[in-house]
Amino acid sequence: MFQHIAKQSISDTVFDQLTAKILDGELDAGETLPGERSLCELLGVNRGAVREAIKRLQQAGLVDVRHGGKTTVLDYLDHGGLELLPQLMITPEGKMRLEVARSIVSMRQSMAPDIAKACAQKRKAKHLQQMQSLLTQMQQTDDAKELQTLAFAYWRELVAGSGNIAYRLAFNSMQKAYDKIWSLLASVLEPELRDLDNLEKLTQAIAEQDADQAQHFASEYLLNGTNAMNAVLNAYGQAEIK
Amino acid sequence: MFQHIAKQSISDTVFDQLTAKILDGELDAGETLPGERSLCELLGVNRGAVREAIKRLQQAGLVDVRHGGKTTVLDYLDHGGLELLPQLMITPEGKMRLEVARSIVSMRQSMAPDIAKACAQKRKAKHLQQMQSLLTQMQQTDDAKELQTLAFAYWRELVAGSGNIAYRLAFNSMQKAYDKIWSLLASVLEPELRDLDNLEKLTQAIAEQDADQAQHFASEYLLNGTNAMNAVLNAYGQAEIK
DNA sequence: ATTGGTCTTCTGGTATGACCAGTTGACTAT
DNA sequence: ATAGTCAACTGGTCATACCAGAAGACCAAT
Repeated sequence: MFQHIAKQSISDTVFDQLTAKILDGELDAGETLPGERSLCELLGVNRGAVREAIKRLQQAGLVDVRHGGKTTVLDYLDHGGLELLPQLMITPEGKMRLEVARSIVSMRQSMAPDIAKACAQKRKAKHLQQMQSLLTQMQQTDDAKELQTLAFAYWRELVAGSGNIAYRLAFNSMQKAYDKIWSLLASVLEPELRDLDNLEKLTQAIAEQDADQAQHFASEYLLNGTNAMNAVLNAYGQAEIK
Repeated sequence: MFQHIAKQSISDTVFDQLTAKILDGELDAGETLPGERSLCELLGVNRGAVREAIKRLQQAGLVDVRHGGKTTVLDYLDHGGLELLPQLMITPEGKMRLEVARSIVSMRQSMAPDIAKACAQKRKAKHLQQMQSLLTQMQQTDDAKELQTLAFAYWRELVAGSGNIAYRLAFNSMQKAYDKIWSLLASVLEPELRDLDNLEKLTQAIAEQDADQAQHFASEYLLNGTNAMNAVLNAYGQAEIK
């Protein structure tokens, strides 16, 4: 499969650079940003690019900008939204932040069973069929990366089947974070990806509209990955991404 | 208490308008946006303002913009992050979207007990003290709105105490959504806000590092609001915000 | 009939330079 | 000590060029 090449515009670069400095603590909460005109000069770009970047920082809850005053850095832990996860996942030096990965794995383990429960209660035929089809495809492949692609598609359907829009949006945010460590995940999560037994039971439970069983098997299935990931995280310091 | 007046710049207005059109379905996924130059003319603003707005739409996962090609609308259910919640909460006409409110309430009920559990396991003195202090303040007031303010602060500390950064960011996103219906919430959640009994037990459980009890009482406490909210949501159609 | 160039004309991306509009703080008159 | 004033910041808006990728029409060559 081919996918569109993502090009980076100048304002994107400025945004990434500033975001990294803030999330990395190089720019601490309370500090003020250089003026837009100064930044232009420092970065060698025009003011429009800087403004586009700062507007995005503002939207991300990273800075507080006020007309006439200076732009100050906010504490992202108090003001940032879940969409920061992807950028938090990797340090500017390309290492993975352990506590971020741990947080996500833990959140996943906590939310997904409840989502599966909701999905089973609704039991929308449309999503159920997709899930069954994806499960079948998973049973017919042996490649870890392909399994992972299918697994993500499976969970996307399951989340959609829960009918809960907040879950869907949170899932999107989390997937963007996962994407940052895609290949690392494919190997670490392998025991989970190959536990098609529990995935089948989960699918079955949803088909039978058995909410409690769905919740149970979802939890069982995910525990594979949760444990594997925690083992890896405990074993390594800041892991290099491959 | 006074808080800074939020002024709306032109690009903010453009962003809000386009976002509303997309979330409301007026601009459907797959459709293309008018060119930047056309939009300038249509809206009677400068191109820079339009560009800042579109950059933000892009960041929010609402559009796909590519150099040389047209900007197309994406399906926010597949690409939007949790930070869309605040804008989804209210329709352009100022009504509350029931399914969004329901989704958030359900997500809260599912996540918070696990967060409380994690918080109890860590039992960070710093956050625990804050929580105890806030609880005391809550016990000394009778005003619903002030109770709500304190309750939010309490949960903010609890989430911080869980040591899970993903939870914190998700909490921030959800609070921004809550803020949109702040006054409505203060009345609907009143039974929860006044159930200081369970909140005290929760605090106690955390102090005693009793994770399971913390999880239990958090769930009990939140059920007040969950049930109240569901009752209201079932009773009304699209509620007016007051 | 298909493939691959090429040219025109769309689209978004970048760059200037000017000016408007709040904020801040130093200075001044009271 | 207070309140007014003003100059010098800051971000916000604007108009106008021009650069660069994409898309489609067109036209060869195969």
